[in-house]
Amino acid sequence: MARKPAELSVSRDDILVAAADVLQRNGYEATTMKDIAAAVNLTAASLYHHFRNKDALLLAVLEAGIALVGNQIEPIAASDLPPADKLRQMIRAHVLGLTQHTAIGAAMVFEIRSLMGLKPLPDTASDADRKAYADFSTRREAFFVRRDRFEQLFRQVIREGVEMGVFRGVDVGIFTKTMLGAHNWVGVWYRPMGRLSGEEIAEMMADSFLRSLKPE
Amino acid sequence: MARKPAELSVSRDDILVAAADVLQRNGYEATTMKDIAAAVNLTAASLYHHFRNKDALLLAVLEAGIALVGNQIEPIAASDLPPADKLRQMIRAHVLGLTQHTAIGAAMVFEIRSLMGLKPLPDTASDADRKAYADFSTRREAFFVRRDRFEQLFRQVIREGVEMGVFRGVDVGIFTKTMLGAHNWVGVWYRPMGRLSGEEIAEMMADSFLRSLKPE
DNA sequence: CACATAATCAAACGCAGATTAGATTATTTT
DNA sequence: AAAATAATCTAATCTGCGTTTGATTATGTG
Repeated sequence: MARKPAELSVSRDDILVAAADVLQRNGYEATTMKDIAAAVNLTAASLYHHFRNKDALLLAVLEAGIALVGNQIEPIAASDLPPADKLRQMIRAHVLGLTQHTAIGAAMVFEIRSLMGLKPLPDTASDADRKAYADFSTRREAFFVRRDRFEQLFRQVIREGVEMGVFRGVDVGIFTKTMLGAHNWVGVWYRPMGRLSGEEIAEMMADSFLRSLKPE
Repeated sequence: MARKPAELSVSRDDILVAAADVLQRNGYEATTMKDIAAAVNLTAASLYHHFRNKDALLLAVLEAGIALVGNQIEPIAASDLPPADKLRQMIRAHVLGLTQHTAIGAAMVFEIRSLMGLKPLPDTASDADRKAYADFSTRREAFFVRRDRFEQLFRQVIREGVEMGVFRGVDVGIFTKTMLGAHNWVGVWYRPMGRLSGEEIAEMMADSFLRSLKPE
């Protein structure tokens, strides 16, 4: 019928949080706009006031995700700590972040593929549509770039440590992928009420990988 | 129009392989029966001669996946090798298997969630439908059981090694999840034509985790 | 050979989901 | 307080997909 009073109206951010949550359970394609809307007590139609379409909503969720982990890791990577300490802190921050925001973590793992298959826009597209499409493509690219940069940060510390001789001579690429795979998986199995806290888990994982890097 | 000559007709297995491939690229929900059919030069309707419905097809892909890795790992786990050797071989077999069958590996990682949300069958279901549904549920359960057993195998070796003092005192649950996360992720990034072979990657990963387990 | 069975296709059904249109009311700005 | 803008709803549109039906032809078997 009408608009709700201000304190009850939902923000873009409310929607993002709720959407991540629904996505975690059902996955992008199986999630309907109605599902997301219901999670914030709106109708599907109302979501289009906040996001251009379903893809834009997904992109926004993923942007929030990469910002979350990126903002944690980047300062550490930029510091002048010795490689071992730096890597330890990066691992802890990454894993801890994923345990604190499992929904977003899961989205980053499972839904990126949904962003990849970019459907071509139809010939009947209006100028406004074309502009929106170009915009979307740009932001999408930027997302992938930032994601690659994120991986580079880990790669970089490891390379440094190897070159300085404080880490053993691992294959940097493989070791990085191994670590990041283990991290990402945390978002899949971690449960907030489980036996161990996020801190404990992060600590153990950091410990495992640093031991693995110790020179003979 | 008609049936094709025998040598050109597709088998259930052909469909499974093709389906895993399409699934890897698009994910279950985004994959249409038409997509899968096209991959084996059939029409969507023809697939229903081989599989009751889309869910059954997914389940069949996942069953093939768990059989693939299970059949490799189980004999090793059942052998009486000392823990360190046993674990090394298990890791190598698992990782190597995933590099050799990336499509199935990816399905095991990404599509299991699609199996979880089991929609209730409508009240209008025929007896045949009900039987099929019960059948499906049973097989689905069996799949999950076998998958859990698979994880237990890794957990078991690690526990043994810790108890015997040949591994350091890690938290068995966390270490297992860490390892399996790293393994699963291989199916995401591995490319057959890449810099390193599956064997080399498997070897390096096994080495990393075994080093990490070395007692002080 | 005749009959059953296996494998395929074209066409159509039904439905669910993304998106749009248009109306209505709250809030903010001028 | 009038005008602009923001947030929401209901109702409709449109498209695509899973699935069913029924016909058609190949293959195997008695």
